[in-house]
Amino acid sequence: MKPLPQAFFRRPVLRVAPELLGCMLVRRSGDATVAGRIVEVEAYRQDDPASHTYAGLTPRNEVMFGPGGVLYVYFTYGMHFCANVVTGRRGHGEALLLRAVEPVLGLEVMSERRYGAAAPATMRHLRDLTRGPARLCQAFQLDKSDNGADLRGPHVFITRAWTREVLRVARSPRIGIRHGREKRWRFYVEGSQWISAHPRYEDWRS
DNA sequence: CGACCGATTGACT
DNA sequence: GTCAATCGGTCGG
Repeated sequence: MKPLPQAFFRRPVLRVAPELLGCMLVRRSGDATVAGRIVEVEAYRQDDPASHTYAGLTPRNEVMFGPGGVLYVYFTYGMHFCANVVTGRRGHGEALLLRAVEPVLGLEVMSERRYGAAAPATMRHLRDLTRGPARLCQAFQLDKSDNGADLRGPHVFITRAWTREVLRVARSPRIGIRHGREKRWRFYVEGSQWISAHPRYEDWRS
């Protein structure tokens, strides 16, 4: 499968968001390859108080202000990484937070990274492999060294969906933010068992 | 420099 | 449901 072209990402973030759902995130690190189908993203934009780019350019958010088609990875809560797909044109400061994928390839590698080699493969562990932005980063071994990584590969890339299935895209408020709750900029695959949020958000249909 | 806090998670009542 | 862990980014003095 060919990686999505740069032009796909270099469009307004709210246009890219629903189209990214169903696409495959592929990660090669060491001699392992893992992959998952993207089922939940959140949009962040410079004119948006919830965005890291709201207050302008800083060393941390520099990658978000560059052109789309790269990864923006940041460190938070003293222990977690979160990964974003940068969108739009240079200077716009926007990105899509990868909140959940459906694990497709390399589930044993993901499990070892998340729980260790000795951990039992319970249903709970399976469900939590990639459910949430920091869990996803751990399973895909994404960290600060991947900040700015080119999404055409080879370390990480995104391909079009592997199925012709028609997805229903739902929207809701974003999770875990203080400001901007009125915006429905969380996009997810309706009915997916792999999304991160609580049931109370399920009613925000698009 | 010191202080505050976070696009989260896991453990626990 | 509640709450602590843990530390880099950011900003004010």
